[in-house]
Amino acid sequence: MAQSLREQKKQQVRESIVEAATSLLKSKGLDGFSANDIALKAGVGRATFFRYFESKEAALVTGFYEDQLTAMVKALEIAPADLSPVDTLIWLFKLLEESQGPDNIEILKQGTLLRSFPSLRAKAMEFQVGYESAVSNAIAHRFNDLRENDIRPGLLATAALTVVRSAIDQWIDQGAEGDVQSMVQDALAFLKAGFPA
Amino acid sequence: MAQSLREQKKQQVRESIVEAATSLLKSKGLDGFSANDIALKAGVGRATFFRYFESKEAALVTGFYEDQLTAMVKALEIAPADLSPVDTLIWLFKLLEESQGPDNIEILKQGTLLRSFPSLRAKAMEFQVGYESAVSNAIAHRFNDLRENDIRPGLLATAALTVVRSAIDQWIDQGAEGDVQSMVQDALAFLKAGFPA
DNA sequence: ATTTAAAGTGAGACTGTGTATCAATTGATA
DNA sequence: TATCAATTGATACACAGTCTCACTTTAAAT
Repeated sequence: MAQSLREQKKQQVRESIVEAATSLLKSKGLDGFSANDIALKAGVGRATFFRYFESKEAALVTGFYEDQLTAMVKALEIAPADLSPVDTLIWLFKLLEESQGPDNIEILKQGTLLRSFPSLRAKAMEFQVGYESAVSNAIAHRFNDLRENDIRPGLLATAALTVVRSAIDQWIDQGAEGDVQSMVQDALAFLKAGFPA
Repeated sequence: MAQSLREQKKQQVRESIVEAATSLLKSKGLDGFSANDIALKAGVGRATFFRYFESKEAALVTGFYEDQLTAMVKALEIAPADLSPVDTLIWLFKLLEESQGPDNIEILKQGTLLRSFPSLRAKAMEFQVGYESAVSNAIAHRFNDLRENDIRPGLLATAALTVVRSAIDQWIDQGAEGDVQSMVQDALAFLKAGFPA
């Protein structure tokens, strides 16, 4: 068997918690329910909820980003070998955007939510760290003359992810009109060009 | 009078709270004291503490960054007019680094602290938003053909601040050896060059 | 100077958070 | 089946953050 029965059950509990949390978010709004309510709806004890997630926010943000992180990692594994570091990231985001089609609704919902609630945004930032190291590792070997403690991969990873996030933020600020995907691509091209005047 | 008596007192209370908080941080460590303890040490009621800061973390991070933000804003006001957007930021960080001398101890202490405690890091991120808009506004007019909802100033501001932070982070990760200031300058030069391979 | 309105404070109550303990249950192993 | 380790729910506890209310202090106006 791929997983022990014990692991399966843990996975089930975890998923039911995330499911209950996102469901309550939609029906009640972020301030309309407590960690207690999530546990109740998921059919577990309150203590058990906190064994899986350290907070209500953690459960929600996990529901948002867990899949996206694994998708990103998988995509990076199949990136063409001859691309430069920057071009690898441009390629990456083009792929990720295409894979989710032209319905920007999900991005909008998530972005708006993160924008409205600082506590969620703070939690999301912790995921950002995971993204950064994943991206950094995936592009490091693409640099010439890579040294022991080379900071370049980390710098580029942070900058690119931040620029993408900023582009989406500004898109939302401007009323979510127009094409996000091209805005993101323009932003990355702007980065590649060294932010010229 | 510059400030009403009422404003003076509020300022005093605020400062005494920040002072008590940072003092307790040094003597007890972040987990060694509560918001209650801060209020007690500052000589105010618990409720009053929460009227000034929403959390223990907020009081601490404010103590760290409030001055730095005003310093940055002031520096940006006297930036040479003929510099390009990117060069303005390079100029800015050179100035800020010089102004605090070669003792990188403060940077190290702050960075290490933020690194150790996610709750502090999350709070610090909220300040980042303030930095970003300040920088963005200060460099916007330096772009050619600036349009209505131009996202370029925001993109560059975010990217530059993030890159600087990442450089300092990696400097700490590597044991805080070597020259931070030149690492930061190299990082910004790397950004200006478009993150080449 | 006295009065009046506004602003700020401290105390206490209340809900929710996150941690620790412990007995009971369930899965893994022999 | 018997045993051991892992997981769970219940309970207790300290702290966080919000709210109300009575009280004090400041600002302003006669």
